[in-house]
Amino acid sequence: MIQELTEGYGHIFEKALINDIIQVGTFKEIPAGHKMMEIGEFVKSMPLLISGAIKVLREDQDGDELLLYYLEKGDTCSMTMACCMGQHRSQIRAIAEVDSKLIMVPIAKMEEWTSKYKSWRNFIFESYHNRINELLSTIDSIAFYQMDERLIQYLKEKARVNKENIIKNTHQEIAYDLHTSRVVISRLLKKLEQMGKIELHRNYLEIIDL
Amino acid sequence: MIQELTEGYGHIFEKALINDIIQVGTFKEIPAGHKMMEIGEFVKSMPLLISGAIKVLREDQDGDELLLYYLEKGDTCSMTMACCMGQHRSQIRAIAEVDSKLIMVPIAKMEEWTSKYKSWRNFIFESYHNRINELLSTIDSIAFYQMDERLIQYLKEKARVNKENIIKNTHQEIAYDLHTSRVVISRLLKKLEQMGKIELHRNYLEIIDL
DNA sequence: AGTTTTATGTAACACTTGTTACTGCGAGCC
DNA sequence: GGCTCGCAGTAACAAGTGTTACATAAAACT
Repeated sequence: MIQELTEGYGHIFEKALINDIIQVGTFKEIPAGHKMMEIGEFVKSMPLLISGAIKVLREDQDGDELLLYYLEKGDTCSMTMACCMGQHRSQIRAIAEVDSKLIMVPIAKMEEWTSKYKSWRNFIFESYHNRINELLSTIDSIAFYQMDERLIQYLKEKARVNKENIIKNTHQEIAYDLHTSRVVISRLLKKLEQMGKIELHRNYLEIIDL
Repeated sequence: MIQELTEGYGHIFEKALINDIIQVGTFKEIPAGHKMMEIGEFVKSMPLLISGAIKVLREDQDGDELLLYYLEKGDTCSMTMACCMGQHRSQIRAIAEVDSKLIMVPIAKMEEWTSKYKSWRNFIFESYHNRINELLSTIDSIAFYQMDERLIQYLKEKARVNKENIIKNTHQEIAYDLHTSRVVISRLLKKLEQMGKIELHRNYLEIIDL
């Protein structure tokens, strides 16, 4: 754990803080697809992401989903912080997008470190800031762009996060993330294929030049 | 200033912190319609809202707007914090919705108080939390609801913030906030009027029963 | 009062997206 | 092989929203 922690966070956290984290943190490996947090749950600990990616989703009353953003190496879940501090419930769902490694830190330490370590404070503030900016991007995407553009953005982002140009999802799964219907996605993907930007296959697609 | 500060924040801030704020803060009265922050600007101080309401907007490349949320009594601008700490530029525009009173605190103190006062830390975290939840509500609204529902939500929220059932805006202004066209708003408002939920007039409308 | 400006009402139409229905294809299973 | 099941392709249509155009009415101005 020491090595992974130092590698990912050594340049931003003070030595003493790193030691504290090692004392109380627990290392975890999460398989792709594993649900890490559900809407309405209370949270007891906070994740520091070492590698992999976590998909963060919002859901409406009917159970329809919408992808908000991905958490990656060096990120933490701001929702967790906000929830724990104020005894609120999670407003989001989190699912491992790929196999991921992370360190779980008990919430109790949060408050302590916030007063003790400047680097921790900065990390938390940066984290909030990043999450807010990602939510703003999500809003831009929904409010200002149409589905064809949103789909392209989605595929690019997904390829970036997964570090490969093959998107292993059915049209239905993509439709869930973008909160639209399978037919709409099939239609738009077909157009992209005809433009030579992607290649379609069963259960996956390949990005050629988006 | 002391009285206003104590009234609005006395129950959450420690005595010593209140005193610190009085030392370095400056009291300001902002007239309705005044632009308080522009996209791309750097920010030097942070507002503590005493009374009134601030409208927070997002803008796309074409200059099209979208209302994100309102800041009210007891709120602060999380963007400000995030921006100042990390030397980022504002991602949003802020305009006084009504005449408002606030205390401006120099950013330099932020960092200091965060380590010094637990109540300040909690305030900042609560503030981030609230803002994130408001962004999530905005996303819900855009992603999961159609324009007729969004319009109703908008009118209700506006009435609440303005503390009156008369909305003093043209259809065009409402259309800007919801990022749609004037014709669409006129159409939907007319329907609401026919349902007896509102009464339409030139330059304003009255909410009867939404 | 007459003119101009601005806000609103409304119709007609286009475009995007969502829905339904049906097709065929491919993979896995018996 | 024959069967089932899930995935993708496609057409036809419905609904919602955006656009253009024009008419009318209220307010503002001269």
